[in-house]
Amino acid sequence: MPTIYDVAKRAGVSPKTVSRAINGDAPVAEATREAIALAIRDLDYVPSHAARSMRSTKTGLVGMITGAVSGASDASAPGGLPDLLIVQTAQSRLEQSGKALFIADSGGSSQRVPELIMRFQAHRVEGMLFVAEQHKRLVDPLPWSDTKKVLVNCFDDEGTPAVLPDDEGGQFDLVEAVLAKGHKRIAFLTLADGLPATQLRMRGYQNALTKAGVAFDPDLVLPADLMGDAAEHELIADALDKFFALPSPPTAICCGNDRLAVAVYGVLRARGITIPDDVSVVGFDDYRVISETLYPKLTTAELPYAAMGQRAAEILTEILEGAEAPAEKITERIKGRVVVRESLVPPPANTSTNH
Amino acid sequence: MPTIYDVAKRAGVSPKTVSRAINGDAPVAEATREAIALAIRDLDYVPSHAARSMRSTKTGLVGMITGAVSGASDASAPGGLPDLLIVQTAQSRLEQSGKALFIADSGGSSQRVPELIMRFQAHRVEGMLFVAEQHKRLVDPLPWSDTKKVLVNCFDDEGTPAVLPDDEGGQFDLVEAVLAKGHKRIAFLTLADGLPATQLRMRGYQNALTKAGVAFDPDLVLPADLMGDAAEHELIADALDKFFALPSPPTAICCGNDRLAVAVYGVLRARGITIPDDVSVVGFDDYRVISETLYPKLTTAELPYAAMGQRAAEILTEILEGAEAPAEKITERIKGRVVVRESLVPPPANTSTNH
DNA sequence: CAGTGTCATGACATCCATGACATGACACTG
DNA sequence: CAGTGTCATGTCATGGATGTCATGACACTG
Repeated sequence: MPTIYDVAKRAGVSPKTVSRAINGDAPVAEATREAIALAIRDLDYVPSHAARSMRSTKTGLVGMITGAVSGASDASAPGGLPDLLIVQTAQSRLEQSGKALFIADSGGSSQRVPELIMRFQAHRVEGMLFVAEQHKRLVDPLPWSDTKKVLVNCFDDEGTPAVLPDDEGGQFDLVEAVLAKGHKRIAFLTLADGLPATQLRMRGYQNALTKAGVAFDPDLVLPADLMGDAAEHELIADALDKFFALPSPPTAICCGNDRLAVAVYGVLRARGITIPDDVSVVGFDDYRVISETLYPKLTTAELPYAAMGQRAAEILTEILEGAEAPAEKITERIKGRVVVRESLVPPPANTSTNH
Repeated sequence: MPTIYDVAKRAGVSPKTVSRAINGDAPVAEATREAIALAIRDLDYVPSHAARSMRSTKTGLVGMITGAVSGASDASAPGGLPDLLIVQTAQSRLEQSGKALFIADSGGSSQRVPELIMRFQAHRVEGMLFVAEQHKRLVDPLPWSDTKKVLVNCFDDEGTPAVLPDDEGGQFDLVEAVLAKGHKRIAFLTLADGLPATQLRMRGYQNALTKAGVAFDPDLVLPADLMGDAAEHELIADALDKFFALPSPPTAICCGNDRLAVAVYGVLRARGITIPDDVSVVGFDDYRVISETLYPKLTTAELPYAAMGQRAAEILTEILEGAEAPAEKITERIKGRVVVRESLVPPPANTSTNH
């Protein structure tokens, strides 16, 4: 690999002049510039980032750690991969600011995190992004607290800047969209207990009802999520049967996420209940492989991973560029769009349909 | 950030001794070693990778480019993200060899690839991984042909080492599993034309039939994939209706991928056909969010992204460690497992069931 | 034309870690 | 005890790019 000296020799100038031509930090005569450009092309010269960053202390590097950052669940949850979207959009945004992105995966083990951080430190990363595979609260504070960092899809109690999905707002908007179609009896199949998303989405659901003046009916809320466990399908089937056994059954069903919606579609069809004619169904996440493939296509609230990745990169960039994290909005919630598709229509005329 | 000099001063030794203590490339007295270790901990010293790699020309860096590498389809295909698994497993394998992974996404534009490569070159990566989001042939040869690289999920005509899914073998095994249950009439809903996977899976299907002595019936093969286009559902419904209108309808249906299987489940249920009692259904990809969520759970052939990422990293490591790419098996095909789940059972006793 | 400013460029030190080489302190051999 | 080997450590130069300072060549001002 040629060095700046090789280029200098070939162009008949000093290395420093080549440096100037490349970085444009001082005037270089047109003729000289061209000679240098030619030499660079001839030699396939690419400046060494290592040498460069040794002098400038600015490395232009950012590290990203994916995987379970918390010690809570150290198993790689099936199907719960943090969407590549976060990585992609963060990388793309960082690139705009001339930063390169390193990634490392903790493989689900929080013990490995300090080691990964060390590795990043060795590369003198300017900042770091921690990405959890699922909205969660970090239990152990992250080591190396002096490094500038932004949490994505997770938060801690130390006030580290974090970018989170607005589960509550998303669910609120979604339920509002359901209400807007005229539904009054809206069931809710909730996610597993203990997840922040579970509580937040529930609150969004309730708030939307309240705002619309629709009474909250606890009979319309049942748990359905066993994280893919075998018994899950039965649980959902039971829940749906209970709903439809009610004196006033629901005309719309909110599923905690799109995955649950798949199961709901299956059960309803097996019961001879047609979506959306008999009952509307909505999900959450906009997991497009599901939401666009189900028939009818699923109405759902987007889990805005793309926007989150981008925003996290943006915040990190701001922090790196000097603006100390503005204390006011340390935690930023990103609200996803409501994507209305075929599975949501007005309730059937005869609302008291009993199956 | 402290330097090796700071550590040396604090431990009362020369920088070189610190270096030796860290790298273990020469004997260091026990007492000295401890003093150094203490100083390192006190100062939170982490050796600078930049300075280190300047001397040794070994950077320990590997770059990965994801996204559409070919110029063929420059739109970010919905739902067609290369699974994060490839990235994760590759990174994890590289880490074992002490390599760090840089990633960059072409964002679907092949024009951006040279620029990304330049960026990697600046970091003096030792090798690169190109990951396509979908099994494909690269049309433009990659620039910088001197860099050591491995292609993942794609291949070119230059004999660049590549790691591919064994679509043919996977489909073969899957169909064999179906045949083993006693099915003779096995329909096949194919993927979009022109994809390597489409042809290969078809060949696997045919070979398995041939080996079992089951005649290939063109009436049992219909296209079903419009890449998520709106008309897809209808196409699939029509195809299924045609199948069941045959004098001897299929007792099992192979779907080109798991996504199609979702649609098939929907249509069949709407027709009152029960899976797997009336007909068995199998997919391809083992997209677990789908295959484990559908009811009944989907039998499918794994698209071995995890193994591919790991294997690619392994091959790259081998190449980097000197072993010139063994000319014989430049292209490696990884076969995924067949995952038998509830959707596959023996055919119904009365095979001539007509719906 | 001397004096001053601007422009283009070069010389040199420097960033941090390490390879090559050297050295002081011992221990051992004959 | 001179000679040799081993061990632990130090000195110095180096890698590639760049910040700092210096300088030669002009152009312009009065």
